[in-house]
Amino acid sequence: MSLPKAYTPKEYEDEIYGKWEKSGYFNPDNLDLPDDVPIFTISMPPPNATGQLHVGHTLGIALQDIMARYHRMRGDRTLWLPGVDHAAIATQNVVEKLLKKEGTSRHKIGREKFLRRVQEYVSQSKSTIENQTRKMGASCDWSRENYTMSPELSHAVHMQFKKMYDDGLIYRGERIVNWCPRCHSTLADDEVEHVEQKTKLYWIKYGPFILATTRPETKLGDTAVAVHPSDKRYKNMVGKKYQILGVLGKFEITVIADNAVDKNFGSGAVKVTPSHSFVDAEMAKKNNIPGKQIIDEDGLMMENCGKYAGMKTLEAREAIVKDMTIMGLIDHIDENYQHNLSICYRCQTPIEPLPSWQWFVAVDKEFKLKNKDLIKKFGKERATLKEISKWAVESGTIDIVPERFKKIYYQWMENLHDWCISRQIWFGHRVPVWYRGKKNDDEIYVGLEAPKRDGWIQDEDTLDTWFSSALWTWSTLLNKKDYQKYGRLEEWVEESPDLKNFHPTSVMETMHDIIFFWVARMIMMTLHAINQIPFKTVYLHGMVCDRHGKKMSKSKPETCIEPIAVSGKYGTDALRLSLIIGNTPGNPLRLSEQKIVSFRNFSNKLWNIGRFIEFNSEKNNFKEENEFETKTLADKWIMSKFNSLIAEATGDIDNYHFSHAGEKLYDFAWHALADWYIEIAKLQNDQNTHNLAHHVYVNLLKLLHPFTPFVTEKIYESFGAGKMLLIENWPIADDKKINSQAEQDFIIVQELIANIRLWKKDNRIGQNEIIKLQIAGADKIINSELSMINHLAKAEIKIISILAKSDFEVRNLKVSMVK
RNA sequence: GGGUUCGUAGCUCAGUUGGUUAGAGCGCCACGUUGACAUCGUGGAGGUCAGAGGUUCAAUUCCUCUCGGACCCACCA
Repeated sequence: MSLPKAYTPKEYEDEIYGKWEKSGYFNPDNLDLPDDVPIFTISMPPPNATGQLHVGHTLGIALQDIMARYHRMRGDRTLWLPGVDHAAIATQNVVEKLLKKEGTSRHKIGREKFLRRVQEYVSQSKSTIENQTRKMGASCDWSRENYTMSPELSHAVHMQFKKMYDDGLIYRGERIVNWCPRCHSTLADDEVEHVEQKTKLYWIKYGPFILATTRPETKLGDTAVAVHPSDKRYKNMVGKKYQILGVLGKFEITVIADNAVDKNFGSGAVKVTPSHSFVDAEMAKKNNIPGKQIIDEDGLMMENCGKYAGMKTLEAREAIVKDMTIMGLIDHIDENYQHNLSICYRCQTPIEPLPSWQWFVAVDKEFKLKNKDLIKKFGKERATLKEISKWAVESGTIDIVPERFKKIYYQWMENLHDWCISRQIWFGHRVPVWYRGKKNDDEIYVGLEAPKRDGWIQDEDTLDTWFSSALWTWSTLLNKKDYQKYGRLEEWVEESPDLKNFHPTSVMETMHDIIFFWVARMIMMTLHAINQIPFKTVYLHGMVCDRHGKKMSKSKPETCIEPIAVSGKYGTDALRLSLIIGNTPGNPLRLSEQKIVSFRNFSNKLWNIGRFIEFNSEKNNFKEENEFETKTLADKWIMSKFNSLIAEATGDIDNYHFSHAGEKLYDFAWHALADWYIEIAKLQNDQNTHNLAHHVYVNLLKLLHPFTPFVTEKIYESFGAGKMLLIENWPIADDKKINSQAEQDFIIVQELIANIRLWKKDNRIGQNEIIKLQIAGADKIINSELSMINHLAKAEIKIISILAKSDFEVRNLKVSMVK
């Protein structure tokens, strides 16, 4: 089979992927490996079930696929485990939008029907993202695919909830929570984003005080005024109660002293609304001040707000300011006050802090470790989630690449508060808790299934989507068969061979923006659940930006790279290379179509080197190692360069320097093999040279395969290899072939040729015009390479010992040229 | 307020423990199509390595500051 003139990826990629998948080699069980080979595991960060694959996914897939293919070729027992995330809020939002278009809503159709609708939607879009993942060349083991909402994983989620509850690490409590009135749910602290905003700062007359606030409407919920303990202005007032005139008449506040107050801001006195502010709630709690809730879960003013009841908070603010102005309660207003507004990371709606009953994970409460190795390394039998998670990284048990994210991780861990895990949305893992009687009753049952007796009602809430994702590395490896029979996690773990074989996973590769949402939570939860770290190394990639360095957005199609479209146009290999080369961990990458085009050109170059090799190799007689000798300087040079390349590329991949490895391979293929050795092969033009070229090229294909899997596999196939490149052996560098003398000598020849070409150009001599050349010195090298120089520089060479005119130097050579 | 990171050729970026003449890709300019490839080849132009100071025999590289971008955490009403 011979290769057509140009590489047309679109024609081959699906077919190649089909062959890989059909071979079963993505599954390490089918590779018949010796028992003692190293294990390499990557858990794929599950994309959202509703999502379309974007170029950020492609980068992740490319990086993970490089590692997976490399380790597979090294002969490691390699498992790359794929899956999909149910993405609770995100998915529910999408389906709610669909319902809205149809003129209905989740409340109209009810919980059961809504969830069925979500399920239908997910099963459809799930296969979309799976197929897009295939399109990107992911060599993951689809036979082990998981879904965070599968019955098995749900069972694991419930089990872990119960385990944490039994250990006292999960509790229910009334707290101020971040509430998104649009999502109608709580949010975790890190699901809240802050945006700078200009707003009005109202200076209001407040009994004996004048104080500044951005939210006058919360005055209806005030129960205190706080001042700094050392503030002399208010010293005598602390502890006293005052009657304050408000828009609904007089109300009482207590003056409290708290260090959280800044003496220098405003008047140094701050009104305290414990039910609608985190800071205020904390101050109130310390001083035993009650709260008064005035805003409900829809973001509306509550019944206790008199004529403002039912208004949205912003409406109420306007109305109240208007009334206060009439009453003479406004001192003055600063128009352009800059502050940070808290918004929902999903829908950008301003969040409303509210008091609410929720489930929390206690991060500062000790639990008992069971794993003896872990206890030994950690040094204690008891740990809090915070302590042990911090230790895992500090001790080097888990490594983070790039290093600087360790600091970010520590900082986050140190400031961590209890994690609110209950959500008021419908799609997700239902909290496995049942109540008898009213919800707030003392009688609570936490278990894997509903209690048998009557009268129990399940908690309405679902779990934060990251709760299930936090279990991902190990819940996906649990034994799926008869999972329901397991009542205890230890038992289930014990009977799960995959978990024993493949966990802890080797590398977690993901984008740095979810280090807290996901990476940190996996570390915490896995250390508690199974007393293991979830992974040994975390590799964090940065955001893929457009060519202006801005976040890509579908609303800007001119700079937004759509991976599926681009893959069809230039090939997946080109797209992957453009994401890998020039990229460093943790840093943003600017991607443009132009860059992808240049790597499409490289795919084609590689292809055409293949065509040349194919024409000239021993026809239909492919052997793993064609026989050849390393005879000429060029032979020695290319073998030396190539064996260095093997060593360097291998080292780079081992050290997560994927860009370096890719660049070196690109450079070797184009500027060593194609530009020089192939050209020389045309001159030497004997079977030995062609066999040597064949050898170098075939092994280069192996090195390139993790980076550009499709084109390399296709060429390899057409070369008539019986085996897929996918499972070929990774080349090993032969130090004996590394020959620095040959490399130095060859550089002299290269420079000589380049200088002759330049001289011809400077003297307006046609490139194909033959010139006469006299060279003095270094006879040994030159003599043996005469024919090469003659052809590549179009010259007739004489070696002499006297210098003529038009001189220049190449190292220690003296050269003169005449037309 | 605390912290991180970047500033190298027109553009995107390398530069591996400080050491000759600072590199690549793309773009640009000139020339070149005899069967691997025009998705190509050959050659070229282009940088006071953001600025200032310091350490050193030697600084793009280490330290300090300034200017200019990006980001994270915390959050002041």
